[in-house]
Amino acid sequence: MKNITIQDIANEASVSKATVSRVLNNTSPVRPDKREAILEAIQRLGFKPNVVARSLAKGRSMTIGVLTQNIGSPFYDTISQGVIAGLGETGYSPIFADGQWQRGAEVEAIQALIGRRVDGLVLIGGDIPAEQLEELCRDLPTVVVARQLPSDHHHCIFTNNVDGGYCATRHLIENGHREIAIVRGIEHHPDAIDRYEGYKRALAEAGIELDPRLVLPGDFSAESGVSAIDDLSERGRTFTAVFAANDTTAFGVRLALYRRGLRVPEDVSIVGFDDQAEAAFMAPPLTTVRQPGREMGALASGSLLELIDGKPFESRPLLAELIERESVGRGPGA
Amino acid sequence: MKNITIQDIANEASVSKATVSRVLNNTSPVRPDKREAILEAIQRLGFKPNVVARSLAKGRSMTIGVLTQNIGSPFYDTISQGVIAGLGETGYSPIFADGQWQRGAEVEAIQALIGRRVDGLVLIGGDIPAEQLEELCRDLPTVVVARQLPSDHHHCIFTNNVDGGYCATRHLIENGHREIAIVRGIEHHPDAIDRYEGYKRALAEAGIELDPRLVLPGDFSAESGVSAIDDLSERGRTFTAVFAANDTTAFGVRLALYRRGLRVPEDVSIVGFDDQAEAAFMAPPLTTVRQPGREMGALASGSLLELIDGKPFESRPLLAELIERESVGRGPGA
DNA sequence: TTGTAAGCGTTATCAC
DNA sequence: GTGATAACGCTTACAA
Repeated sequence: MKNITIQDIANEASVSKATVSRVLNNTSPVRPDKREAILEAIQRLGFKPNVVARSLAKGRSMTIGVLTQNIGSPFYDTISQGVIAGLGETGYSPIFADGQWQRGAEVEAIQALIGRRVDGLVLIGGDIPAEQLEELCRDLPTVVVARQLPSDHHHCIFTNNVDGGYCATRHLIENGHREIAIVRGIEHHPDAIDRYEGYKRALAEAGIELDPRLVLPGDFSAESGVSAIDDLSERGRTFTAVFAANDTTAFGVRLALYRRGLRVPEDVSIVGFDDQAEAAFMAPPLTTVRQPGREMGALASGSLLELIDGKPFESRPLLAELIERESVGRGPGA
Repeated sequence: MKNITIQDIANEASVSKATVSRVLNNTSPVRPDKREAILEAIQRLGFKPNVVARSLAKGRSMTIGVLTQNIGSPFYDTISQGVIAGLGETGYSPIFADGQWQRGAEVEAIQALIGRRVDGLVLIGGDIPAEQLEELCRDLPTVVVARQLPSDHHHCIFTNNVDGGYCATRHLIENGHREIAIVRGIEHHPDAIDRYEGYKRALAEAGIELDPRLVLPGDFSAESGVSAIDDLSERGRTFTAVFAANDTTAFGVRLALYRRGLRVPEDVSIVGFDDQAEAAFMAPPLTTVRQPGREMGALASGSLLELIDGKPFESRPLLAELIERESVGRGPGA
């Protein structure tokens, strides 16, 4: 059973290919009876236009390239979902390529996407320098999510991480905590750097001196949350609160505390970052800084389509907002 | 800057398009000096073959359609990741469409994928009846993941859920529990049905009578885990263990228990299903039945490529194995 | 309103 | 070995 083409329909309805194409795209009026005949033939033969051929002819593939960092981070997964959802019924389909948080792979992934003649690009996170990106994606509509690029010639959708880190830390301070540990994210990761910056800022503002013993390295994993608490405890540095680089790390922190018989929030308070789905069901529910991943993804694909249509990119800043739940209690200074 | 084509290269190297195509696909020998000239021109002009045109000409799009159920389930996300990873450097790219666990949307999604002339289909979960699937995907290589279809004409990759449910429950029984509650998944969902089946089987085998008051409805959400425990407690039915439909539900169960001051595992034991990333960091770490989502996804895309190459589908059954952690303790009968 | 025919960028089939 | 040239399935001037 070979695929039926526009020609078959044309034959069946005794018209030309061109006319069939016209009703398919209603690009110009067609006499009602012919239109009927064509529609009927399409129905009867179950004709589906070949998107590939159409792409070639129009020079638009109706396809969006999505660069992911395929590492099983719930936050990035949520963004991907938002991107897919945002494309919804638009006729565009997302095609994925994985950057694996490695520059080489990332460049290859982007090139593969471009080779497929995608009409636009959504870059989720990523690591390659702005100039290289610039060159790679020249004159291809591109939106970057969860990453802030210096030049505002790029179209970025992100939340303010320093602000988020600041809010998280200030919340702890306002609750009477002064010995606040932080478990950082991957050292060179911009988000990690920004959240740390916010932490320092809140501390400074409150006149609390930064104690290097309270800043622990991490990598956004739960394991790093565990190690951080273990290190802290073994070194005997006291602390009454922990700001974790993200929720995943917070879970690790919570587990380590549990292991040591420390109660949350009576003995130690925790605040996380992201508000991933599981955060609300930690025991106790995790107070965290919410990043609206799904919205970010949907906004990215939506903006991209507008960009493709020649509309300007509207940069609507997204809020990283503190969600107060139950993992923060009153500290000694309260 | 218009895209450069194979014709430009041909001109540049003073050969015909055909010859350029030959070196591109090394489909037949080409005189070394010409080959050099062509390669050089490609390099110099930065030529990238147009995948769309190639697809049209060859009748293969080098594209795999992936049907997802875009609902933010960590398990399904993991499968998607596995699919992407499994495609890796094969030259195939995955293109996604969302079924939203709704038949209508699912059919449309599959049709959209087919319209794009994908070379094969990976269906993650899904709800439409086998016969309809049959008809929809006729003579298009298809692999179904995380779903077991009756006809073995379909190629399915799944774990044995009744077995998993059985192991989970038996583990609880072996630890001396007899009052074992179950929080079920979505009522008509095959996985939910199977896990429940396993539960009943283990109970029967141990000569424990099924108490309807201990089987609670659920929908795979954490909320349903909370409600289940709340219901159970309010109705005053005693229980010493809970088998949750999946880990997400288990988290809800754990939270509800925490709220009521019940300790895990001293007062109540829990076992989940899936082994999603967060399970190992619940406090205490969750004993659960592991489904290897990433492997399943990778296996799916791998098998699909073999199918496309005309090789037969090898059905390797995947194990749902019990991962013992710390959420199960000795029950009264131990 | 409709048909003819020329692309779109490759691959594939022929001859030479 | 290599170059014309006809597909591939559709869109889109350009005529009619």
